[in-house]
Amino acid sequence: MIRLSRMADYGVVLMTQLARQPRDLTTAAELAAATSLPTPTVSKLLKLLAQDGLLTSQRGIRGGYALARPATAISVAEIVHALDGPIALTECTSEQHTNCEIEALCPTRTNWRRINDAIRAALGGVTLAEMASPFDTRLARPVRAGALSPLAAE
Amino acid sequence: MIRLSRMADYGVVLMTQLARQPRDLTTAAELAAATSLPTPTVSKLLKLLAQDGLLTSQRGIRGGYALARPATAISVAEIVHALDGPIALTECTSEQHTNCEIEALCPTRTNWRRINDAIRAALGGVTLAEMASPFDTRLARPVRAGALSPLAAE
DNA sequence: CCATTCAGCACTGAATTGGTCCTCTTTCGG
DNA sequence: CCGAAAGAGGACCAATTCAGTGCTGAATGG
Repeated sequence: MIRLSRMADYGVVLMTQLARQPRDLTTAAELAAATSLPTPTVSKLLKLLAQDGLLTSQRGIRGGYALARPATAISVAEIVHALDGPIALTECTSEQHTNCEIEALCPTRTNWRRINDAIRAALGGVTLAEMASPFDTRLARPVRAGALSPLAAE
Repeated sequence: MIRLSRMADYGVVLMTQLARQPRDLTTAAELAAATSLPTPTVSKLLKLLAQDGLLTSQRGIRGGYALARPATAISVAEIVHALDGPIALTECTSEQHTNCEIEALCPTRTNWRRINDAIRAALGGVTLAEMASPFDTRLARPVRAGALSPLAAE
């Protein structure tokens, strides 16, 4: 189903929560409570997000997490990337493996790359601020995929 | 990594192969040989694709599979849909479950839907014929995601 | 100096997925 | 009319991956 991993999904929820209540610092426990997500998992996710520079962390008794940048400057793609690694639909699209066994019959790669890029663009074009807004503030700027035929992709 | 399931990947490879050598009928065994994919798996995939109306099948001693439609009239989205089910990035986006526990804090849904649609469009806009062409025939009509900011989505 | 909170592991349990196998039905050729 | 070749449709097994948990250690502030 082209599913996003649950981790990435949770990550967006957590980030969204932080964007909506921009206190100085929020602890992992508070976020877990606010989102009804298990605390250890939340902790793990926040750590990863902090490692990737999307959050800043403060240790110690008055510690917690905060967005490293304004919500308008963080894209959904970055969150997904931090938690799920590079966005690559197929093996082929992730660089470095040129050793695709059936590469000979796979001139398809170029085309996969293009699809891949479209998806990256779709994810990269949505900011955290937009995700956090109660209802979409972007009616005037819909996310669509260029001049593509509107094929039924249900 | 937002991975496509391997099944869907294989499916595109198989369909591409069929599109490239449009004989009347090709057996599962022949396709398996041509793609270096395990025969039982190929068989299974072809069955699924046939069920979804993307392939026609002919039983019996002179049987085999063939594209149900011209390659220009089959989109990658359809292949993915046949093998992986509906394209839905998150639980929320797949219709029917309105019972998302944390729905209250999830006005995010509208935005997910939009991202989702962009991805569907990206997949729906590429035809099998285009995937099968040795090198891309569509330089003049690149698949891009609208006027989105070209955020680094590596 | 102690409580709190993040950092960084390693580990485990389980769900999904990928893959195989077996049996039945259809079709054609001898 | 019979047998071989193909697909149809299951059931089933194996294994990778993923989600989740639990330690221990380090920082911070009162």
